[in-house]
Amino acid sequence: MGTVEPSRCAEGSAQTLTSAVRVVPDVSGIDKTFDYVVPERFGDVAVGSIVRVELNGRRVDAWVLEHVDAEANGYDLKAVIDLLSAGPAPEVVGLAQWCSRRFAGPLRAVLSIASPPKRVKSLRPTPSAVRASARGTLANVDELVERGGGVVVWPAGRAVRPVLESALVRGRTLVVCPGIAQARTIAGALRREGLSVALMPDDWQRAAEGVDVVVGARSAVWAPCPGVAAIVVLDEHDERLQDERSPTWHARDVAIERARLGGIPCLVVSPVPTIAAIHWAGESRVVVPEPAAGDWPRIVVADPFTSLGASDDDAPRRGLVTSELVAHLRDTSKVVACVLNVKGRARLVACKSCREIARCEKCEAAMHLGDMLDCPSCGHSRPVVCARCGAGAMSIIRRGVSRAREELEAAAGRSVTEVTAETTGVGNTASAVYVGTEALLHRLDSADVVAFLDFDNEVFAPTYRAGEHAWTLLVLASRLLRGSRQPEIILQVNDATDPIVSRFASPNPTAVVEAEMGTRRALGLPPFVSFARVDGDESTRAVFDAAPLGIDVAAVGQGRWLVRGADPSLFADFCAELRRVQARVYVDPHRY
DNA sequence: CGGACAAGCTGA
DNA sequence: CAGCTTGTCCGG
Repeated sequence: MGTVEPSRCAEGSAQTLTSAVRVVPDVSGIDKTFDYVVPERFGDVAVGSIVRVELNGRRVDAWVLEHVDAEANGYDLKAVIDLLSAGPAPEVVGLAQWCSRRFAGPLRAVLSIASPPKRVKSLRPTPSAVRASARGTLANVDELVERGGGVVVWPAGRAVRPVLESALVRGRTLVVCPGIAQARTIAGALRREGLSVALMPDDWQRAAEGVDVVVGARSAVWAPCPGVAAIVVLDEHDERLQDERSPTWHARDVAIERARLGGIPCLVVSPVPTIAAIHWAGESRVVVPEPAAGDWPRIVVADPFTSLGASDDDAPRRGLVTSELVAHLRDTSKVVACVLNVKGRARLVACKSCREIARCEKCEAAMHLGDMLDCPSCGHSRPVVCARCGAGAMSIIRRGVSRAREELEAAAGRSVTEVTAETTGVGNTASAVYVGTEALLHRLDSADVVAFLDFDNEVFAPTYRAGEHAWTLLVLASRLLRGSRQPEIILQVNDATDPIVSRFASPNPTAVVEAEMGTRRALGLPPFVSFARVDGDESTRAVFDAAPLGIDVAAVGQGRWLVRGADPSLFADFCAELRRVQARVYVDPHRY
């Protein structure tokens, strides 16, 4: 036998003598861990707890990541000053570490989202109530849950409650919604059924102590939920499930990973699931219910070459108001919502006589037309005069919402209200005509007709998720139309016979997915490769110059790059390297 | 992040 | 060479 080391001979005393923790400070800019000894008076400090420590002469909050052996690492450690609050459970801390790597952002930011909004001194665990029924009302969704979860293609017009039931019968359920309003509605409904519900983020402590259902917007995916038995993500197509700041985590991906780590089922629900979700689930784990009347409103694809649109110049071009739309505009009993994703009045104008595009003489950007010609990028303005021939008349090549309002008013013979993201207080009481950007779909309470004035612009927008986004607009529109007796969606397009566009006329998400999957695979786009936008400087450029094989880089403008990689692990390592030189990394960004 | 400290620039 | 700015490093 060798010599017995004194510090390790008795388990109990060894622990009390050397108790230390590794923490990550709540200080932006520091993405490192530090070790501190834990004074005996604090007892066992749980992983995830929030403590007070001294760092470089400052007192800062920090999260406990793990317990370490203070003597083994030979440092002269400072002591933890105070134990402030309970924090994310150990498994959520692990999930946060996964997220920080997967989405290439600071761990601190993720732990902050996963922490209680107010300090929580102590927790009184509540046992989970056993529910009598072991089955939900939907056999195929029950079966999906049995197999670890998957995607439920649930029509926009149907109540989602029966889908939730298949998760609820399992036990404690975590429900993630895109918006807090939706979460509040679900929380209220479930409470009326007698279930105990924690609405995040306010009910953090109740969630940690144990309730039947924890529900909230995207950050709820980080909620405490001891013994969680199932996770449900609702309206998975909605972009609000993703954080725009780094790390650009997506609640669907975090939910899937949390369920995987916990060995529990995850249900991803949407009328129009994303390619990413279906790719995760695989063909065999996608449930599509029998179609029923009322799942979708009537959808009409209208071709503006047959339009009655009034044109104020002699150049042949597409009208803005199709005959299909004009009939509704003139029917004063109807609320008509017109969507055009271009703000301002005229976003692209050309000289009427020489056809020269109006550009800023300082920065070359295409100018907008108002009372003057205004440059959107440098703010320069000049009178409405062609820089080449001096003519004073411009024709509008791309109309914005303000211009559309004028044309719609002329066609409708009644007043048209303009709504943008900045507009406040939309009444929506009387029958009326509205025009606005996508924000209009969020502002109005109800409508009889939703018309997309330039649907091509949505479908063929230059981002790889444009197709998916167009589907989400249809979902928003159909929910706006729910109260109408004759709901109708009009899609104004350049070419109604285009097969890509005509798919939108009869929503069948799985058919669309097949085509889109093929495209993404062929072009090397997510989810088949990892993808990120990177903002950085010269030192970032140096990292790119030394990029390993399997990492594909494209420079897009000053200090901005796009990076792709087929191997997720290699990709994550490379992103971590970029972050070491202060680059901002946006993984799977919604916009880029 | 924010403090410490080193290296560069300026003015008499 | 004091007095100031700018940059880089580091924290347990």
